[in-house]
Amino acid sequence: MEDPLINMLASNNTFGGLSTAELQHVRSAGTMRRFEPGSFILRQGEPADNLYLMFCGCAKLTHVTVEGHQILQRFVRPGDSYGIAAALPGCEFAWSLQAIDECIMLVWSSEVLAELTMRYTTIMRNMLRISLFRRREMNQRYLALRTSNVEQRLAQALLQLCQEVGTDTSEGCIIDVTLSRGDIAEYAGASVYSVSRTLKRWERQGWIRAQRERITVLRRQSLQDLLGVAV
Amino acid sequence: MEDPLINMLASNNTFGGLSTAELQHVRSAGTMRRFEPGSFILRQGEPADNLYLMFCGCAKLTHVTVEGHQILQRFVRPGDSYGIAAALPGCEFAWSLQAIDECIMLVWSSEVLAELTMRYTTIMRNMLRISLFRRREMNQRYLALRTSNVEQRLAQALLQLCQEVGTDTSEGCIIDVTLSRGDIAEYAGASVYSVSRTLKRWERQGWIRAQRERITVLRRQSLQDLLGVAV
DNA sequence: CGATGAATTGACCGATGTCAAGTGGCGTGG
DNA sequence: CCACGCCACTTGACATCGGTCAATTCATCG
Repeated sequence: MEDPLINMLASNNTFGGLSTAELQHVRSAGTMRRFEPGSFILRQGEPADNLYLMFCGCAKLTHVTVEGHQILQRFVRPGDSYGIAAALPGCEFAWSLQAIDECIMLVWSSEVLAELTMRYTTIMRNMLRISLFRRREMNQRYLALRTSNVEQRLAQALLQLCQEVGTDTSEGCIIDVTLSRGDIAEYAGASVYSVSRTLKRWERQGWIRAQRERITVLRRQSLQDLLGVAV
Repeated sequence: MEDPLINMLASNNTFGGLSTAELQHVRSAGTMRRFEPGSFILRQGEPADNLYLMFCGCAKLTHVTVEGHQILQRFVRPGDSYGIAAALPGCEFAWSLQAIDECIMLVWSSEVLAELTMRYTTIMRNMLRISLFRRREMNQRYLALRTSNVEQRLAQALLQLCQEVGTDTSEGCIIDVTLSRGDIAEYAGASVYSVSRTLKRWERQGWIRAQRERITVLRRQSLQDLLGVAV
């Protein structure tokens, strides 16, 4: 099985569990689309009419509140999908997806998706699993906001970023995405100023290197320790 | 169609959309169970091996964090169901469900549920819808914690409680469940003391009546106004 | 080399949690 | 039936985290 897309679908959490023949059908039912860096692939509030699978590139999933707060939810990277809501009629996207670099995505319209889910019930099951997982993730974030302080939330945020978009080197883990302090603040649930102060302190301790819009985590363990034994 | 259970299933968000014959099958596949007031119907961390539908009674859905914080998520009342995770193998319950009064519930084991979802794909679709809805709800709570103050969150909490478990009278809306200040605090994301102070202030203003473990909202509109125009 | 926007830093303050000391209502047992 | 004690609740004093504002420094790009 040489086709990288089929491989990707096979290991994708939405389409995992289907046979190769079925995956080929799924693949042919979707269309490839390309998005410019910085462009919005989809915006919150729009009707959820497509399911998207990232083939290559990286995008960020954000939400803007009525007060103007921007919340960075997570990154969508090769193999990740977004748009489960498209499987249900009448849904809207709750988040916006913005391309960071150039993105190539495989896209299924909700009509096509309806056929696919009808034919392959595994897809529906997978989607339910994903949704439950995300709910717990969201719940974790809520709890973190209630029970942890800024320092802990920031440590957790950096560790998550390492996992999601990090590149390990001999020195440490480079968070390989341009992220302003403001972005990080939104991600961790804090103000720019608190983030700046905390990062600076960690840098003085040699735990991280903090550059302009780029961070390298040198000592993951030290950050891990901040979270407390129970996490 | 006189059977109250079938009626309940028909309007339930998990089984809605099935034909009467199908509902009868669904119903006969489940078993009725009774739970004592105060007893735990299920506990967080247990394998999710059952789906529960409340027939009569009321239960509360809570989560205890590693730090010992208790989070009140919501109430489960007649017609509500809990345990979507039982439709997927290997899941655990993330919340505990505790009976407030005596509860009569219709219960389906995960094996039976697997058959039902296989046969009636609508159920799977419904579950996905529910899960997405809950996710957004969770997201709303997260945002409230980040952008609103204690007073606003408390107002929102009371209004939600009115909707969920309130009984309207000529005076106002009685929140018809014994809820300590501590419970309310956990629900709104605040300390007991802040809750006590705020409630007392509202009582002096004549917006509510605050008794021991019982609250009556006299002026919903005043609370509503606190939330700001944008909500 | 200047302009621009990111990042830092210090001073300040306010919302809210914590602690400690009451107060009051309700149930129980003598 | 009364008194005691328990527990929910209240209230005041206080501490503090972390947000806001303002001023400054720094890096990057044209």
